[in-house]
Amino acid sequence: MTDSTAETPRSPRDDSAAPNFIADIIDDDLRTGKNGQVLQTRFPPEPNGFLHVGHAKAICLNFTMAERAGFGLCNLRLDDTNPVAEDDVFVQSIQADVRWLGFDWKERIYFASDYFERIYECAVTLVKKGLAYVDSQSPEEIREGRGNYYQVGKNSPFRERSVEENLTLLTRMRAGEMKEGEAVLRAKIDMAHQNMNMRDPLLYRIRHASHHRTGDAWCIYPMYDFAHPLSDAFEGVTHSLCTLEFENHRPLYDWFIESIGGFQPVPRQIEFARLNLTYTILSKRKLQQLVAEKHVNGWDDPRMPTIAGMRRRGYLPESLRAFAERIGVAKRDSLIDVSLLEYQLREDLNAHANRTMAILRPLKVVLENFDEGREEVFEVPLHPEYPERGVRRVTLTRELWVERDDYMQEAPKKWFRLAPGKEVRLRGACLITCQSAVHDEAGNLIELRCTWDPESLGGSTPDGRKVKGTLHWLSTRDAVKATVRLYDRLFSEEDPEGHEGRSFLEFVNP
RNA sequence: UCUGGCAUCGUCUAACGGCAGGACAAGGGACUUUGAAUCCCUGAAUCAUGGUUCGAAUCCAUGUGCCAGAACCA
Repeated sequence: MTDSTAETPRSPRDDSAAPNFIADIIDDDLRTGKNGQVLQTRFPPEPNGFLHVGHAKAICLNFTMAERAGFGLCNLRLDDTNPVAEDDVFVQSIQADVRWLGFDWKERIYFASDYFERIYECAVTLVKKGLAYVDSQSPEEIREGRGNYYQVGKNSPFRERSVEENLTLLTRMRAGEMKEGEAVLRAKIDMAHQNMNMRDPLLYRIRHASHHRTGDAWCIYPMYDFAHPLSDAFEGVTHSLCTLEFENHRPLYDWFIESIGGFQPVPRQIEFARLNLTYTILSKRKLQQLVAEKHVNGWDDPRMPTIAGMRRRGYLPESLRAFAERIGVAKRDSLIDVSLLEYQLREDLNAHANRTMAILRPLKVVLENFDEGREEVFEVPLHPEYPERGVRRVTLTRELWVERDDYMQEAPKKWFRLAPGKEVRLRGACLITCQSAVHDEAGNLIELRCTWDPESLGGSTPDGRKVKGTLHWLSTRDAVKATVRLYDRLFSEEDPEGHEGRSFLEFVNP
């Protein structure tokens, strides 16, 4: 049992950016002076849910890549272009989680919604260049017109509207004179392009919805494909890192930057493989479902793979950062074994956490030769490897709790814990020998009758005999009942080992 | 049937034409007042077939497999 509030023996930021293919690209650009003295990345989540450990990888990557040059920066940008999905509570949680991970965007927190006016101006520019048009087809007609993987699309009947007409219609769209679905603004690219993203993609759709930041100021909202490259360009982003599923969007990203023109530096999109973890759901949609259907107690439920959930569960930010560093960055789809994450956490926790003793499923032990009312106080180091951290005091009394799993009626050969006739060490206290077990009429184990060796104070063996088992224990007198809600919930409904309900109490000494 | 991307130990990842290395996991051992931690050891890989080369995981060709893509989501 551990207490993770102990101070850290490690520097909170001793991990440096490891080489990877993105670092290589950045280093090349730095060397050739492609963007001059500018190295700018950004972490751009949509505020429609809590961040999870997959986002942690992206956060670490963007911030550490920016650190490759002394002048590099990483912005936090909330990609809030879809008012119906987004909410301010997520804006808040995202900031808290990034900060908890140990990254600082300083004053550079931006919102795509702050760019709505500029993005709109870019749309007008495209219309004036004859590169965008208002399409009045229905959503179904647009979908059908797009064709499919094997069939080219066909031009919209509205594709050749005049610049003037498009400008008028776009103005009316913005003014709220049209219903949702009545019209969209599309880029005029190529309906026969092999890349479906290039078949006249949508730039704007009409949403008569209130936005969490802009309220009712707008009723048309830019699509991700349009807003994202522009937001990057506005912020001077040089390296726009995103996950593999946007690979097919890159030609469109570049098309917008080039068609609108005049941006310096020119942002470049680079894709990497998203994090997949064994036994772990990292799909925002599914996590959303767990929350919505109340299978969990909110986004920060300790069972959730969200950063907030992991924080509540006792994860350390440096463990997440070290993990991100350890798994590397590549373009191949991967499925990381969760044991790698757990290893990293154990490593950090082992160093951080002061020790205490706990009993999850108590079994009473009575020391027959230990007088009622007597007490022996022992000092046990808070951490076996860091004696300078000090000691805690534990008191031995006649009646104790030990872990139920630490006793077996019929012990196998290599069983070093309690069994009739077996001797074990109570950590930090003494040696005890199990004399007998007491059962009730139904045959349930009630308590253990043991004897202690007064010569073994502190758990030493004056005669040098070997005792292989060392057990956690608590005095029934001053054990503190500290039922952990998570544990309670995990085990109260399903009990694979058939234990009784009361056995799930947890006791921790002070 | 289309377009794009990716293939190295069980899992991640390194080697950038010159000894296939590391970590996790697994197995074995030592030590231990948490069956923890720590330490040592072992097994374990270049998708396939050709080609270029003194030399190929790396370059070329062909094939195979996997992932992504047809929201007015991001």
